[in-house]
Parts: sequence; structure tokens; C-alpha cells
Amino acid sequence: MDITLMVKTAKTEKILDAAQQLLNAEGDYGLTMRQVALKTGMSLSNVQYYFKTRDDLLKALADRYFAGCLEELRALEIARSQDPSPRDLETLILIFLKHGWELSEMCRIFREYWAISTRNPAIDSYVKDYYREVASVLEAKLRPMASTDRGLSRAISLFIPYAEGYSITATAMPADMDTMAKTLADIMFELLQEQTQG
Amino acid sequence: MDITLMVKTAKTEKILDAAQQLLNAEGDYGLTMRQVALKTGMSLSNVQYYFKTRDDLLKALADRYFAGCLEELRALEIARSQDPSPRDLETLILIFLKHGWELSEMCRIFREYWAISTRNPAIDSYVKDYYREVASVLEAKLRPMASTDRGLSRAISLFIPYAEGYSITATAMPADMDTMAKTLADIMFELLQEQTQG
DNA sequence: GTAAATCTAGGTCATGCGACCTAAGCTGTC
DNA sequence: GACAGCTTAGGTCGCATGACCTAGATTTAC
Repeated sequence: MDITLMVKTAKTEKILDAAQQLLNAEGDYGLTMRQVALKTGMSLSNVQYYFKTRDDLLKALADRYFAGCLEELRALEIARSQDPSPRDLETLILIFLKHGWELSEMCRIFREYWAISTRNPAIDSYVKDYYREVASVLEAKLRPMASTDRGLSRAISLFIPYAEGYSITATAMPADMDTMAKTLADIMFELLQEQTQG
Repeated sequence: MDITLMVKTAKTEKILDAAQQLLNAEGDYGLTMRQVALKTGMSLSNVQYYFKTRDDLLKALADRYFAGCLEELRALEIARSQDPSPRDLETLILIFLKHGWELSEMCRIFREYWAISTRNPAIDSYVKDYYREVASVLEAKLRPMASTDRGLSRAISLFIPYAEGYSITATAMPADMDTMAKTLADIMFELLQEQTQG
């Protein structure tokens, strides 16, 4: 086994971990090569040995981060009762909404990427691909419950934007989280069950 | 009439205009006192005379910006036909979704504020107040179509997060804008028309 | 007309940044 | 055990930033 590669990987991961913490706590411009060096206990030039430029680091971090989020999403199981009901969806929906309500680390980091992607084509591409993949994964998960592709497609195209937007607006909306989880579950269930084109 | 005040207001507005352009084009950290000075043709210290610190400028800009957005929203009229139908809502919904699809200047600037608000309590407060006011304005506009407060509240708590999230995910979703506008109009109409508690 | 306020300009300061360069130390190979 | 490639450290460079200071110009008030 190649020890060198292990060490290299370990250091790289250590740098990315520190970078992620900084992005979460200090934002885009709080993530500097020097702060990463400080946080990892490495010298600046050593960090720069593994990531030649800040942009390289930013891209590698985005790559790893989005991949991790997708893995987490893929691991999510949807409870399926014998008799399909909106309840099956509610649990899934609540997981997403809770993230947003608590402004989890994930939400904070995504806010940064949304802003960065506005001016960084590489990151923009990562973000776009990420959401496409989220849609694809959810599509696969919900397909067993869906009567038509059209209903499935609409249910997903409703849910993903809602969940992302919820993480921004949650605490300012009149209806509370449980109410909205139920509401959304009912709506999505209906979309998934639709038999004819409306 | 107080000429001094007029001049002061004019310069202040000029600075805020430049700051807004910078925030839109270059993001949070592209908005520097020096760049504002350059853009307005003023000296750095003159800009700093009107806004002592960068943070003051950022807060004043947010204040003006959100107020402007709300004014725009209040000016929006909802077409009401004799016979209420989802169509009445669709036009309104499309206005919001188009902003997101085209990643308008407004969307870009909001992305910055979402990120900034994560680490700046003053801006966070502006953002929260803004969305509360958006909810309140929409509530007033849609109330004539609503049968129950509960339905109204849920319709709004569905729409606002969706619209914000749509500006992020739009181009990655399987269903297109027109389809989703129709879908959302139907859903909101149903929520507004609901007679009994679900 | 003069004194006070408002406004404008120029300059300086310490700080932090990314990129780059050079020279060591380490490690595994032949 | 020598050599080559990978790894680490220290230092420097030019640049941009926000905050601050001082002084001069302009306007307003009395």
C-alpha cells in the first residue's frame, strides 16, 4: 500500500476540513490560505503545495462538499407503508425543513456557494450539477409512489426549490414548520397520484 | 428649501447607487470604499465622510434596497376576474419566477444578502423583516380571494419560499417555468378556496 | 463681513492577502 | 548508500483594504 498517497490524502482532507470550517464560520472571504494554514498547523507554503491557488482549493472543496451532500441524500430512506399516504412523505420533508429552520452548517455553506456561483463559473457549474443530481435522486426515490412521470416531475420541481427557499425565509413565514410539512406532503402526494393530465 | 440637504441626499444616493452596482457585479467583498469612490468620481475620504465605515454603508444600502423592493411589490396589482380562477394567480407567480430564471440583478443582490446575513446580525434583521413584510403585503393582496385565514397563511408560506428557492434551482429542475407557474397557481388557488380545516 | 458648519481632498498607517522563490528535510528505490 | 522525487518551511513581493488625520474649500447663519 502506498503510504505516500495515504499521507497526501490525509493532508488534503485536513486542509479541506479546515477550509470547510472557515467557509461555514467566516464565509467566502474568511476562507484564506493563511487561515487554513493556521487552522491546520501547517505553513502557508505547505498548504499552497497541495492547492496551488485559492481557487483550486475552493473548487476541490465544492467538489467534495456536494458529493458528500449527495451521498447523504442517497442514504435517506423513504418509509413506505402498505397503503401509500402523505405521511410517507412527511418524514422526508421534515428532515429538509429542519435543516433550514435551524440554519444548519449545511445551509450556511450553501448560502456561500449560491453567492460565489454568481461570479465563479466553475462553482456555478458544481451547484447546477448538484441540484440536477438531487432532482434525479429524489426522482428515483419517489418513482414507486408516482402514477405518472409528469406528476413526479412536478412534485420534485415543487419540493426542491421550496426546501431551499425555506432555509432562507422559514422564520419569517406565518405558517409554522409542521403545518407546512403536512401541507407540502398532501400537495406532493396529490401530484404523485394524479392519473390524468391537468 | 434646504439646498444642503438636497445636495447631501443627492451625494448619498449617488454613493448608494454605486455601492449597489458593485454589490451586484462584484459581490460583498467587491464592494469597497475605494471602488465606490472610483465609481462616483469622489475621493475616498469624501465617501467616508458620508459613510464613516463600510458597515454603515452596507446597512444603509440594505435599508434602501429592501424598501425599494417592497415598494415594487406593493405596486403589483393582481388581476381579478369576475369568476375567481387560478389564472388570476398565474400572472403574479410568473413575475416572480421570471426573475429567478433570468437570475436578475435583484436575485444576485439577494444572494449576497443571504450570505452576508449569516455573519452580520444587522443585515440578518433587515432580511428577516423584509420577508415578514413581503408575507404581510401578499397576505393583504390575496385576502380577497381567500376563504379562510388558515388557507391564506399556508398559500403564502408555500409561495414565498418557493419563489426564493426557484431563483437558485430553476435551471436544474425537470419541470419548466410555465408548468410550475400553472401548478403553483392551482395549488395556491385550492389552498385559498379551502372551506374546512384539512 | 465674519464665524461656524459643512464638505472635499490628499496622505499615511498597519494589516492581510495570494503568489512566488529558495532551500532544506524526508522517503522510497535501485 | 546515493539519487530522485515528494514534502515542508521560511521569507519576500506587490497590492488592496479600512480607518484615521489634517488642512483647505465652500456654504450657511448671524
